[in-house]
Amino acid sequence: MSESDDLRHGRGGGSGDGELDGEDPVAEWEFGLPSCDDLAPLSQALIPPDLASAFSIALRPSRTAGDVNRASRSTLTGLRRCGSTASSQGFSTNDNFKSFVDDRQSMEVEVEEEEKEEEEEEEEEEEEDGADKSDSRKSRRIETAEEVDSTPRMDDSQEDPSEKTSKRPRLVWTPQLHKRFVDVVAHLGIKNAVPKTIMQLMNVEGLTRENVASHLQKYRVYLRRMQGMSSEGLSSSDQLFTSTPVVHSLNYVAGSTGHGDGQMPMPTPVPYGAQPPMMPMPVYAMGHGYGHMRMQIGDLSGFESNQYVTQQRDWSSNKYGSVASYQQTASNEKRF
DNA sequence: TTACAAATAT
DNA sequence: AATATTTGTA
Repeated sequence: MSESDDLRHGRGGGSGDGELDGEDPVAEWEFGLPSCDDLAPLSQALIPPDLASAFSIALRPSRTAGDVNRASRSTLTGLRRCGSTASSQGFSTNDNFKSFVDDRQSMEVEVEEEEKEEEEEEEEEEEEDGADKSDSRKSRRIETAEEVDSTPRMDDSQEDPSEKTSKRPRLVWTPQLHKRFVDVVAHLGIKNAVPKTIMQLMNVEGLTRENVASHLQKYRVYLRRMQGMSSEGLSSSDQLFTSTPVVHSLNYVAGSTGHGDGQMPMPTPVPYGAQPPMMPMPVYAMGHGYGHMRMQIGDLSGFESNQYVTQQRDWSSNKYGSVASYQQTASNEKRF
């Protein structure tokens, strides 16, 4: 079956030769539209500074025309290939998810290079001093096999005899990606947190439903563990008297060198069902033990109202080995 | 037939 | 361990 025949467009336009019959429809379209001078400058803030401050709204610095152009360009290139995905598929899901949807930014997916050779040994820590080649890694991003074919790089990787046989590289769930995942899952009730929906809301190019399903499975296992953990050793009656409402908001404090024998795979819990007051989700780091390569994803700073987000990690300049401790959430329990 | 979740497989 | 793929259901 065809998993995705979509996402396949010829070229992004450009050479639109001869189809028109000497007409000039463009002029017609433009008739009546406001001229550039009639429009408010894009750099102008929509909310007066004083009003903004009164409501504690963080005002982003106004953009310059250059910024706008750049953003516009990147948007277009992003849309060029996946002309659909979440953006054009109206969500029937009733939610006030606008902050997610409209604050999205093109995020690309990181991928593992290859698995040609299995390496058995794991490197503990490798520090590379001297010149940093932070982002010169050999990872590639998956571009829906389309970008790929437009740039035939069938070097040594693997032949794609029919270009259709190309298998996607393994997806790497970077902290950024995971954060997005958790944010989405948290904002959907558990009822709605199903692969497809999650995938759509994450709006990450190239991310498949299978990718999400797999991650979700793991994530659920993780949540289940956490739940069990809090009640372990206590009889049900004991739990009734537990002073701390054994909620499953979690604090994650990673031991640095010690490699906590226990496992703390996904330190990014977040109980479901954020309610109105909607506290910020403590969405954070991954406790991976990668001795591998990794890098950043396109930007992605605030998925939701940045306002609450007090901590933000600068992963690009972070050492992978050490994990920091993170805050917790104060939100309510899950709601069914 | 699709999408999900769980079970396997790599 | 982390992802992918298969399998069984709804």
